[in-house]
Amino acid sequence: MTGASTRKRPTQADVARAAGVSQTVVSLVLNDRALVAVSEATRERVQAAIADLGYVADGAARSLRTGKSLLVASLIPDITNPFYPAFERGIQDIADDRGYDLVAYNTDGLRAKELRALRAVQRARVDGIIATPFQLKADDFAPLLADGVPVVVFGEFAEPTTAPRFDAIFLNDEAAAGRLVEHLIDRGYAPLGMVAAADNHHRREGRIVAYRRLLAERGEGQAEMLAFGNDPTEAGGYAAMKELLARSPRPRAVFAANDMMALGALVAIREAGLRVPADIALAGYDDITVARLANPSLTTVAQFPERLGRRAAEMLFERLAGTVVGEGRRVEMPYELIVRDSA
Amino acid sequence: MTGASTRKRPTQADVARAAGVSQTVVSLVLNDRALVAVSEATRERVQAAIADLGYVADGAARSLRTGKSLLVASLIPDITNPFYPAFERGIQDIADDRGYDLVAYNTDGLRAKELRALRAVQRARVDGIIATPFQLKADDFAPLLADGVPVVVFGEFAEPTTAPRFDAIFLNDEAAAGRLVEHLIDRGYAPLGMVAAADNHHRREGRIVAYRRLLAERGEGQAEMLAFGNDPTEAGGYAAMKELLARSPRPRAVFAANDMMALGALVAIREAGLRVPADIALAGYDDITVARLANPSLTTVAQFPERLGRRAAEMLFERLAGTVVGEGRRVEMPYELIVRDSA
DNA sequence: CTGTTAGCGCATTCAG
DNA sequence: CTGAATGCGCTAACAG
Repeated sequence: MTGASTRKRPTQADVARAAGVSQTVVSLVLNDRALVAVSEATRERVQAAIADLGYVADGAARSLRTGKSLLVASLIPDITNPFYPAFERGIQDIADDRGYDLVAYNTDGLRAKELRALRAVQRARVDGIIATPFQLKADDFAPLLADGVPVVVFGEFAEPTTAPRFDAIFLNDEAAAGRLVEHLIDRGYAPLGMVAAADNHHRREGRIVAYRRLLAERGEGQAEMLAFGNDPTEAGGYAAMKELLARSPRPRAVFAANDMMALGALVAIREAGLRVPADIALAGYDDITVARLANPSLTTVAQFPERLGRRAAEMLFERLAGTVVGEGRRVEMPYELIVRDSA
Repeated sequence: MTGASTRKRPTQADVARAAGVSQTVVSLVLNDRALVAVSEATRERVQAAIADLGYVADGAARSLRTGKSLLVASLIPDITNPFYPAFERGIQDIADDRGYDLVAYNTDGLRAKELRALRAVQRARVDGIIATPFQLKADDFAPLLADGVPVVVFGEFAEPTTAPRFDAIFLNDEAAAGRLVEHLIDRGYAPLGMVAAADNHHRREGRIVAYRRLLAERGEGQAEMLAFGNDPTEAGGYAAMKELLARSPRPRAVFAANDMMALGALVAIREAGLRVPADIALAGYDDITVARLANPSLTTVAQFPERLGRRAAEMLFERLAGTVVGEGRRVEMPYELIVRDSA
C-alpha cells in the first residue's frame, strides 16, 4: 500500500503529458466521441497512459462543465421500514444500469426533513429525483422542475400534477385496502377493528378511508374500532392492538395499516393468550418478505415494491434520455390481495 | 407552478448583481467566513437577494474548487437484507448531522460490483467511504486512500490493515457464534446442524468456524451437519433446511448463519410437520427486528447494526475533521446473545 | 469592509 | 486528426 498520502490525483493534463498528446485528445478518447476522430494508435497510447496513471475522471469538474452529475436522488421516509429497501433496490438496479449513482435520503415523513432533503438534492445538482413524499405538496418540487430536474413521485397528491417532467407512480391504495377489508367481511368477521399510525400521513389515509367506507357500506351498523400507534412500526402496532384488546367487545378481526404494525399486533394478541385467526383474525398491508414467513402467515396486500422502484426509475430515465417529454404522466400500478393463514 | 422550463438557475453573480455587491461578498456571507468581515447591512441585503432569487449553491462548482464534495459513500452487499438498512440508517443519521449526503451502493457481495462501486466512488469524488466488503482485499482501497479519502471498513481483513486513514470496525463473529453454539450445546441439543450460504463470504466464515470448533471441542464426537443455501436469504435457509431434514438422523437443533435464513428454515421445519423448539431447536444471527416478532421468537446474536453504522460514521468524520490522524484504528464492537423461545 | 483576479478539471468550440 | 483557448460557478488570496 502506498505510504505517501494525499498524492494529488492525475488529471487529463497528466495523462496527456504521459501520452504525448494534448488534453483535448484525452477528453476525446475518454468520451468515445466520434470513433473516427482519433487515430487508433493515439487512442491506444492514451488508454495506456490512463491505466498507467490510474486516472479516474473528476465528477465535479465534469458536472460543472456538462451540467450533468450522473447522480439521482431518492427520498423515502425510512429505510428501516422493510417496504423501502426493496423499493430503493429497484431504483438502484436501474440507475446502476444507466451508469448513475444513487443519493439516498431518509425523511421520516417529516416535512422539515423532506424540505431539507429537497434542498440538498438541489445543491448536489442531481439529475433526477424519485420521492415518496409524506408532507410535501406538489409546489415544493417547483424549484427542482424549474431547474429542469425531472421528478417522479410515488403516491398521489391531492391536486393531480400535470406539470412538465413531473411524473407520478401510484397504487389505488383505497381500492386495495377496500379489497382486503371486503375479504375480512366476506369471511364473516365482526366486529372489525383497525390499527394505524397516528400521523395523518396521506399515504395511510386511503387505507383508513377504505376501512370506514366498507364498514358503512357493508358493516351492518357496526361502530368503527380504530386505534392509533405513534409510528407505522411494530411498536406502533403493538401499542394500538393493546388498546383494541382492552375494548369490549373486542374485535373479531383487525386490519393493520402495514405489515410491521400487523406483526406488532400479532405479538400483542399472543401475549393476551389469544390465537390468530381462531380468536382474532389479522391482516396487514405491503407483503414484506416476512409476511409470508410469519406464524401464522399474514394475509395482506402486495405492492411489489421492487417493481415499483424499477418502474419509477425507468420513468425517470425516460425523462433524462428525452424519450418522453412534456406533461407529467400518472401511472397506476397493480396490487394483489394475498390471502394466507392469518385471516 | 412555473410554466417556463429549464430556467437557468441563479449564480452568485446574479445574487451579487441583485444586491449591488461583488460576487466575493456573496461567497463570504454564504460561507459565514469571519463574522466581522461583512457589514450587517450588506449581509442582509445579500440574504434578501438569495431568498428572492431562490439561489442554491452549486455543489459541483464548490466541489471543484474546494476538493470537498460533502458526499460520503456506503458500500453494502444488499439493502434488502434487513441487517443493512439499520446499519445504513445509522450512517445516514450521523452524516445528516454533519451536513453530508450519502451515496449508497449495493454490491451483492460480488467482487465485480464491489470494484465498480469503488470506481464510481472515486469518480464522484466522495470525501469518505464506509464499506462492508465481501470479496475486496485491503489493497483494493489503496487508490482511494492515496487520494486522501478516509475509509472505514466493517469487518476484518485477513491481514490487519494499519495504513493511514484506514479504520476498521468489527465484531468478533467467531466468538459471538461460539457463544451461541455453546448455548445450544448447554441445552443438551444433539446432533447439532448448521445452515449457511454457499458463497464463501469471509464474513460468514467465522460463524462456520465457530460451529466446527465447538463441535470438535464439546460435541462428543458428533459429525458435522452442514447444509448450504445459494444465498444468505430466507430462500437459502429454506433450501438448506430441507436438505438437513432429509438426513438421518435429523438434527435436534440448527444454527442458521443469519436470521433471514433462520426464518426460512423455520418455514421448512413447519412444513415438515415439526415444531420449534420441541422437535428442532433453531437459532439465528443478527437479531433483526422480526427475530423478536417471529413465532416462536428467535434465539439469536445481536449486533446492533444501527449503532454500528453510527459508530462507523463517527470514525469517518473524525478523520474528515482531522481530529484523528495517522494509522488505522481497529474498533471491536460488542455483541449479545439473545435467548428467546426458539432455542 | 469590499472588489479584482486567478484557477480547480473538464468538454468544447474553432483553427490548423 | 490534433492542439490552443475558453468558461462552467465557486473560493481564496491579495489589494485597496
